[in-house]
Amino acid sequence: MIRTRFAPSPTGPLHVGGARTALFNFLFARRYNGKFFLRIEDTDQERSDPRFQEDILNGLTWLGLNWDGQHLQQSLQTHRHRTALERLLAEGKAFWCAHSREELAVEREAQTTRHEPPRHICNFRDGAADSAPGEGIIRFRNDATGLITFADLIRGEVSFQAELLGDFSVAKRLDAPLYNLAVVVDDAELGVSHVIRGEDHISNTPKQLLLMDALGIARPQYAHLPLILGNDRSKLSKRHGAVSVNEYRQQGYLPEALVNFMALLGWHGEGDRECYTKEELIEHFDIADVQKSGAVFDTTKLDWMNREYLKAMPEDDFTKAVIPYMKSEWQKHVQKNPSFWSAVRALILPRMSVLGEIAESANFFFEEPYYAEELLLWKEEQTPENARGHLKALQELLETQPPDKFFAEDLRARIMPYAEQQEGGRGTVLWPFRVALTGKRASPDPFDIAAVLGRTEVIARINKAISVL
RNA sequence: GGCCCUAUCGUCUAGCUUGGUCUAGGACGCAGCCCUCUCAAGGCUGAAACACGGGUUCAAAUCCCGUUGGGGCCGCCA
Repeated sequence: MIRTRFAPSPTGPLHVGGARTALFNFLFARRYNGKFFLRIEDTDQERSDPRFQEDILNGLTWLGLNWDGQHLQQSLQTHRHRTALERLLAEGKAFWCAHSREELAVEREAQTTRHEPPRHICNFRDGAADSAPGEGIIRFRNDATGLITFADLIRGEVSFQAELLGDFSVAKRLDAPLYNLAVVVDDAELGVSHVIRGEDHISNTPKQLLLMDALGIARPQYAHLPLILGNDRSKLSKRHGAVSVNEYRQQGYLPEALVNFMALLGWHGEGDRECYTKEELIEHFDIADVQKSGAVFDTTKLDWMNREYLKAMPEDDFTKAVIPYMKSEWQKHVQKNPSFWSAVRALILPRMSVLGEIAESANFFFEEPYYAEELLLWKEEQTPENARGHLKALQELLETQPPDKFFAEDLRARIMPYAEQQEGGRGTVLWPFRVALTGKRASPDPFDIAAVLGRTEVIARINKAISVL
C-alpha cells in the first residue's frame, strides 16, 4: 500500500513550494488508492507558531488536498524519539558531544580554508572521560565507509561518500530530537512507503539512511522533486514577491487554477494537454513523468490559467466566489438585481484575471464615475464644444428612446447612424459616450453598459458629462 | 571551499529509455493582422530553443567523456 506524507514545519505560512510538494504527495497517494498523511514538524520550539500551523491546514484544505485521518503533531511524538535515542546511545551508535558551537564553527572554518570537506568527527565519540551523559548534544557515531546509495524515482541512483558526513547531530536532548532523527522515526511510525519531498532534502537522505540502518528500519522509496524557482532562478522565497498560498487566495486566484498550475510545474501528462481538474490529475499523474530541473514560478501563465477557470465557472459559483471581493453596497445590489448582475458578469468576465480585480474594473456599474474633463475628448483634436454637442445629441436620442426598448441592440441601431455621419468618425461620439458612462479609458462597449445601467441613469450620466465640459 | 543535483524557445514543457519520421511540437507571454470608439475576449499569422567541445555512429536534441553555466545542501533549523 502506498503511503505518502507532507511534513511542513510551522515556521511560516504555506508557500507554493510546499503546496506543490503536498500536491504531488497527494496525487501519488490517490492515484494508487493509498494514504496521504499530514505531519506538522514542530520540534523547533523557538520558531514554530500555531498561527502558521493554522495557515498550513487552511491552505491545504482550500486547495482541496485533503489528508487522511487526523494530522500529526511531531512534538507530541517525542516519547518515540526518546526511545530511539536511548537505543542508539545504549548500543554505542550515538554519543554525547560536549563541543561548543564556537569550537565547531572554528573547526568548520579551518576545514574550508584547507579545502577539506566540512564535517565533525567528534573526539567524544568513544565516550571520552570528560564527556558526561546529558551534556551537550547527541550525535550519531558514523563509522560507515564507502558509498551510500539510494534509488530516486525521479533522478535514478544517487550516491554519497559516507565518511564525508561525519558524526552528525541527531538531538539536542533526549526529549528534543533534531530533524533527521525525528523524520526517520515518524516516517517509520506512519509506515511511509514513498518519501516525496523537495530536492533541497537530497543531501539529508544519506544521514537518514544511516539512521534507518542503525535502527533497523526498512528504507522507503524516494522521489526528490525539482525546486520551484524565482525569476532569478534561485529557490523561491519571500524576496521574490508573493509566495504564500494565502496571498494568491486573497488576490482571487481559484484553488483549481492554482492546483492545475502547480501540477504543471515539473510535471507533464500525455500530449499537449494543459488543463486538468484535480480528479484528472489523479488519474494521469505519474512520478516518473516529473521533471528533474527546477521550474520558475511565472505568474503570467497562472493568470491565464485562472482566467480560463473563471470563464468556465458556472454562473452561480462565480457569483459566490466574487461576492467577498465587493463592497457591501455592491453585494446588496447584486443580490437584489439578478438580471443586472448577470449582464455585468458577462461584460467583466473576459477582462478579468483574478477575482480581486472586480473592485477596479466594475465600479462604474455600481457607482457614478468621476473623471477629468480631458478624458471626455476623443483623441487630442476633439474640442470640448464638439464633444458637448455630441453628448447633447445623444441625450436627445436617448430621451426619445422608449424605456422598454433599451437593449444594447436597440441603442446601437438608434445611435450608430448618427455616429457614423460625424466628421471625425464614430469615435467622436462613442468615446465621449463611453467615458461619460464609465470614467475610464478602457471599458466594455458603451451600448452594453448603457443597457445594463438603464435609461434614467444613462441620461443622468450624460448630463453630468455635459456639465463638466 | 566540499559534496550533490541539473542543462530544449523569455517562461512552463514534448521529444531523450528503444539514435533516423525533429526543416525540434504545444502552452503562456511577445509582435503583427482581422474585429474595433477604448480595453479585453475571439480569429489568423509570426519571431523565438537542443549551453559548449570532443567522441561513438552511415546518422545524435537523443548514447559516452569533458568543459561551462545554473541550483541545492554543508545548523545544537526543518
